[in-house]
Amino acid sequence: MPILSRMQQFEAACRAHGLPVTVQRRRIFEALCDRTDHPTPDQVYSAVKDTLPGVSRTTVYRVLDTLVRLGVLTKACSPTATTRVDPRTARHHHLVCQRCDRLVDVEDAAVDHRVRLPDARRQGFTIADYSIYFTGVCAACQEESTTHPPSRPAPQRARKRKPARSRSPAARARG
Amino acid sequence: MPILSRMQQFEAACRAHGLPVTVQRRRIFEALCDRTDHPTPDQVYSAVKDTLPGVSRTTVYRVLDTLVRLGVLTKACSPTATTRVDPRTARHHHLVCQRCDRLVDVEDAAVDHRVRLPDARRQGFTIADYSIYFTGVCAACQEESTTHPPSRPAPQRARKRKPARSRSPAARARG
DNA sequence: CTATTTGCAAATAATTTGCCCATGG
DNA sequence: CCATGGGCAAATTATTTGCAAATAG
Repeated sequence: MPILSRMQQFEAACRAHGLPVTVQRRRIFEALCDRTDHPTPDQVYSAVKDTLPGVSRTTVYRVLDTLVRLGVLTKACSPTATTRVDPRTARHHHLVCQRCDRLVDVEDAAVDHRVRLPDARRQGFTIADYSIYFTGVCAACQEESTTHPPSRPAPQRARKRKPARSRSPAARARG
Repeated sequence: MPILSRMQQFEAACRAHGLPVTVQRRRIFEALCDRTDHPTPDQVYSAVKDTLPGVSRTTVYRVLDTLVRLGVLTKACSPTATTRVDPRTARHHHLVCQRCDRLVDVEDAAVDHRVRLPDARRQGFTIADYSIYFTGVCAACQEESTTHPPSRPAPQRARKRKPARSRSPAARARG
C-alpha cells in the first residue's frame, strides 16, 4: 500500500474531479476496498444497506459508475452476464470457477505473468493493459461434485416469491 | 480446421448426447461459426431471424445454452452485463475496447502466450485453462475521440420508443 | 409414436431514467 | 446558496419459465 491510503486516494480523486465526497460514496468505497471477491452491485447494496439506512440500489449503481470514472475502481470481465466490480486498479489476474462463476484474485505472487503484447495494429486496436483469467473449479464445487450434481449459484438478488401464473390453462380456451 | 468441419463436429456432438439436430440448432450454430466478434444472444437472434422465420429469442437463448453444454460453443467473459458467445473452443485470447466494450479475438498468431499457471492450492482452486484479455481502445473509438466525446454503444436490443412517463407531475399532487 | 423442442406470453432479474428534495462545499 | 447527488417509482433491457403445439428420430 503506498503512502496514501486507499481512502485518501479516493478523496483526492473526488477533489481532483470536483465531485463532493458524500456519505454514500465513502461507505460504498469502504465496503469494497478489502474485498477480493468482486461483488455484483446487488451484493454491494447488501453490504452497505445496514450501515447506510435508506440507500437505494439506484444509488449503488450510480456510485459504482462514478467510482469507475474516478479511476479508483474497475469492472472485471465476468463469466456471468452481471456486473462485477474490482477495487484493485493495478494489473492483476483472476480465478474463475466454471461451475459457480466465483471470481477471485490470483494470490500467488511468485509467478510474474508478464505477457508479450500481440500486434493488433491490423485490427486498429491500441492495447493499454491486460488481465489473465484462469478458469477451473473452486474448492466448494469440487467437494459438491462428489455428492450432488453441479449446481448453479442462486440469483444475485433474492427471488421474491412464486406468484401463481396469471394465464390459467382454462382461461386460454385453446388460444 | 481439422478433418471434421465445424458443422460435422456439431452434428456429432448432438448425436453423442442423443439430442435431435433441429433446424434452429443448425442455423444458429452456422450463424455463429465464422464470427469473431462474440455476439450477444440478441445479436444472434437478429442474425438468424430472417432465414428462420418465427424464431423467438427464447429459442436462441435455449439453443445457445444447449450448444455450450454440448461443448461446441463457449461463453466469453464479458466486460458488459450481457452474455457474449464464442464459437472458438480452443485456447485463444481477446481484445476488449474499454470505451465501447467491443470484444474480438486476438489475431496475431506470432505471439505464443504460454503462461505459467499460478499456485491456487491455498485457494482450493484447480486450474484447467486460461484466457488473456487485452484491454485498450478499438479503431472506431480512437477516431471518434478526435471529434465527439467517447460514446457508449447502443443497447443490445433496440429500444422501442419513448412512451411518455405515466406518473405525470400533476398526478402525483406532491406525493 | 414418443421424447424433446419450440413458440408464445408472462414472470423474473438486472439496470437505468425522470423528477424533485437533500446536502456538500 | 447553488450545483450536484440521492431516493423513489417506473421504465427499459436481459433472461427464464410454464404450457401446449410441432417435430426429429
